[in-house]
Amino acid sequence: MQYWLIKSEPDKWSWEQQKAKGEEGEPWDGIRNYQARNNMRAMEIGDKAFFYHSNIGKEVVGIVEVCSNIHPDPKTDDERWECVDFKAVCDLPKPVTLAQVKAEPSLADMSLVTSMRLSVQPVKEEEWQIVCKMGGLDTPA
DNA sequence: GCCAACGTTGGC
DNA sequence: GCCAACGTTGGC
Repeated sequence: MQYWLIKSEPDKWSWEQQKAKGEEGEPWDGIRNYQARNNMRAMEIGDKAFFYHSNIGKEVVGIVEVCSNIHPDPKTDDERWECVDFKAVCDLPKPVTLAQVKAEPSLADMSLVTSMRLSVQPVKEEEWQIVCKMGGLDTPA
């Protein structure tokens, strides 16, 4: 079981839309970056990920779970691009902002800080637990 | 809206 | 295989 973080501009695909999909989940299509795709290839069903709003909000707003194996990106015929599906698990009671992450010394190595532009990134277990706690979850999801 | 960072493309 | 040009991302 591994942890991840996925970014979305709420203009294009928001946490509200993700939650509205419920158990059905939604393909995380449109990724056009090899490193991000490779991270998705490494995912397994049941892995958890933070759902981060970039640009507007700039905060971790919820938790999603991988609910499909890797499959071709339905939005393109280019076979290089693949994706997995995510379903919403729960809200973060208190969204964790980028500023909070940057201000927290124990999160200084988080990809969100060091690889700012990567849209699908791994999260260490310690980081997962710290962010969950900051977000108001007593028991990490 | 601007701009810095960075990944990708394509000419040589 | 190098590197300049270009496009995109995302914080501010």
